[in-house]
Amino acid sequence: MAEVAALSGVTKMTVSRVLRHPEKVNLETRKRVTEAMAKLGYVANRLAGSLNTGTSGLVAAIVPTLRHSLFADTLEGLSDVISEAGLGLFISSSAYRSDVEESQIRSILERRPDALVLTGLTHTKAARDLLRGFGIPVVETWETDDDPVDMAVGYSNREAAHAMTVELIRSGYRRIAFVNGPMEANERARHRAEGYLAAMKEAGLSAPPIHVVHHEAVIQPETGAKALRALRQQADIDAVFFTSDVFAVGAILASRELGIDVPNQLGIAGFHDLEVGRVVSPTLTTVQVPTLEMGRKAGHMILARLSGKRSTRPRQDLGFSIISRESTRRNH
Amino acid sequence: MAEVAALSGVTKMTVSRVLRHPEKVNLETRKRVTEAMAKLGYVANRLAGSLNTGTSGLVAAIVPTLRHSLFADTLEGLSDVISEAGLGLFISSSAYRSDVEESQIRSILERRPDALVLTGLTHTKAARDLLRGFGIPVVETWETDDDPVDMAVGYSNREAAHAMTVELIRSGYRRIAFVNGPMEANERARHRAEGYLAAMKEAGLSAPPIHVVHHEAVIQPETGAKALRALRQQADIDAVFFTSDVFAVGAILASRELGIDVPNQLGIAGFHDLEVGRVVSPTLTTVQVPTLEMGRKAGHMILARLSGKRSTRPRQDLGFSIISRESTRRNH
DNA sequence: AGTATTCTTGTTACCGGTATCCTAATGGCT
DNA sequence: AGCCATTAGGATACCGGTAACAAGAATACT
Repeated sequence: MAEVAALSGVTKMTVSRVLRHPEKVNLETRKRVTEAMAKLGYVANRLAGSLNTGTSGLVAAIVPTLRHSLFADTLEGLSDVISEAGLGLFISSSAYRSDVEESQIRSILERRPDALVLTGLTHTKAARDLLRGFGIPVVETWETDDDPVDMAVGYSNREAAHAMTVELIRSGYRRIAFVNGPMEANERARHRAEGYLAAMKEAGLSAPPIHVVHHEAVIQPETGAKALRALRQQADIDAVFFTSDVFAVGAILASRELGIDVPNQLGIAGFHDLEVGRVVSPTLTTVQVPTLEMGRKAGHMILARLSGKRSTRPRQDLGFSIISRESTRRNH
Repeated sequence: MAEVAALSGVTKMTVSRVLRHPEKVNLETRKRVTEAMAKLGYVANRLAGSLNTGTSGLVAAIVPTLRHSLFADTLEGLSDVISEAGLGLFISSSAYRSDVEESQIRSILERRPDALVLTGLTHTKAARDLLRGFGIPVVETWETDDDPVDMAVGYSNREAAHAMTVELIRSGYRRIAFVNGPMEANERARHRAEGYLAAMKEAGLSAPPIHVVHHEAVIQPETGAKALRALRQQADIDAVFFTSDVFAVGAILASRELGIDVPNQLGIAGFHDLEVGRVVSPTLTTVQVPTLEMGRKAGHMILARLSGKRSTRPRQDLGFSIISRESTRRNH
């Protein structure tokens, strides 16, 4: 910057103004400075600026993984909104582990982001304290069933699982099994289990033991196929509600091989409304969740807060919808 | 930091040492300082440190979109590798537009990343000059058919399309249509077209006009279905090679509705080996590309370069594989 | 004409760390 | 005892910008 200043015969301050408040600089001077910048190939250093202004123009986000289109979609929504406002996006993936998340939060805060977006409401106590003490806007996504540290945007996993269970019962299924992710590390999974169990209880049905897919299991169809085979050995069931479309699709493929008639003999439902569920035959009944929209909304909440509005409602429920397709449409 | 120093009775410099070179500080002093940091809830400011050291600990990446699992996978691979080395990941998505990419590069460089990862080899001239002038390691991913600015990791789109076309010919198809993304903004698409045309020519076959899917078209199955209907009206074809599995799957579903027998009456092939292709019936013949591995490799190349090794081979071809499945397996 | 206002640019200090050099103390060795 | 190497921590300057205030010139207004 000093070089640019020297070359255009002004001080650094004027160069800085050209970049930050161009309207405050005489047109002619501005042109001279701009030319000097071009000639020298000058690229401003935001780190230095940030140090002074205390605002880094950075939004940080932590997702469990990028390999799942769900979270990548949410990030795309977030990115769309914040990049329009000139903010950048910093990303970490926590591999679904709260302890990893905590250390990532710590290292992220050292970069002084203007806001932070997290996935889920489950964090270590240390992480929550750290965030609260830091005072930047924090948006937690994908869940609204618990209290957020600051703000939350998402849908109720409990209600979604409840609604899908009710839908299965309405379709005539009674012995409905439930296949879930590990519940200890993940409030989303726990809330879904609660919703499922509540719906079964309300209908006076007894729930078979919940089948838990191990944490280490890869999210791929074969895992769902295995779960289906295991379930059929241990209980007499007429429907399975998977909390991931990927698993549900695997179960549909396995049923075909096993000669099980879906949906008449066995109903199958998934969660998330991924493309695979629309493509498999029979097409998959599922719960559609607002993946992209959660990211966009999180972005808007952050921008509102950064522009000084204190009024943002701290919890935004974007809802979900039950998509009923062939895999639960009995015709007998 | 000054507060921490005061509370523990040392200077800022010693506090800085505790964080950066703890072995140079007396164990007892170190303990006192650490306690003071904990008591005050001190979080170091990396922006300030970076200003001095000239290294931000940041790797920036630009992808066309996050909504496509392909690029998200590559980012996950990159993130895995670099976060292990203590580097952070900064992301932008360019919506497949070089001009957008150029302005993103400009704004990214202001944050002084230690390295930059791009998708593809197509960039504006200004962008290339800027990058070359800046001197940080740059890795371009997903293509190796052209010259990189600095380093590249990927596979040859030309060869991949060539190999798939040969495979279709080997399977007995002759009137093979090709459905591609827009070629003017995307070298990947152009190279695939070249590979396809070359293979057709080598086999002495005439290629029907290439069907181009519009830039604005959403990457969803219905777009592929439309392409198939259009193609059948304008030419007599016995196979279609789509450069995206998503489109290919749409064509398979459309064929079912239209009563076309895949693979006997019409062969269908895709590109990328997405999950949808494994789940649809008939299962989809496709080209598998090293999505995750490209990201990991890019990370390793960056780390090698940052640790001073000048020797890294600038172009790494990770190859691809042809996955032959039911959609092209004729049985007559 | 004299004063107020606006426009334009400069001066100064500081953001929060860290590299570098330097001093003082401690201990080992001849 | 004398000297050198090592360890521990301080002093200083600077990284590359920007806020805040100041000051001179041009313009407006009474």
